[in-house]
Amino acid sequence: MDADESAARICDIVSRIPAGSVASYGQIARLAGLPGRARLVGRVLRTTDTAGLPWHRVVTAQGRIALPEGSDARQLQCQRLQAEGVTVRHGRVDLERHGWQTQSAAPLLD
DNA sequence: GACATGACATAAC
DNA sequence: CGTTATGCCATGT
Repeated sequence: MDADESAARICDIVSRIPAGSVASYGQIARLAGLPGRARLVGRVLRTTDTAGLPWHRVVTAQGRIALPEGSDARQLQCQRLQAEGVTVRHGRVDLERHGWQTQSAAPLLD
């Protein structure tokens, strides 16, 4: 599979994250059928046009916001998350509470 | 083509 | 809470 297809699958998974939940980069990579390629997820979110995508529901495996402190994008992410009922404190969210619980641990594909 | 970098993860200490 | 090491790979220099 090429980079475009990978990006497409990643975007597909991100678009399926339910409001009020968050998913980690590695989790998204796994669900996209790309285990171990968490960095690719980050790269896609940085390059691809994220308009229309719930990119703000993507955080690190520790539930922390991956964007640099003080950046406007980070502020926007926190704002959007809290607007969905996700509690953000000190740039972190409680994964036990808001982590995206998928039924199957295996890739989520059509 | 070698090298550094990054919206990362996991493990070990 | 922290740091270090290792795996990962597309991009930019």
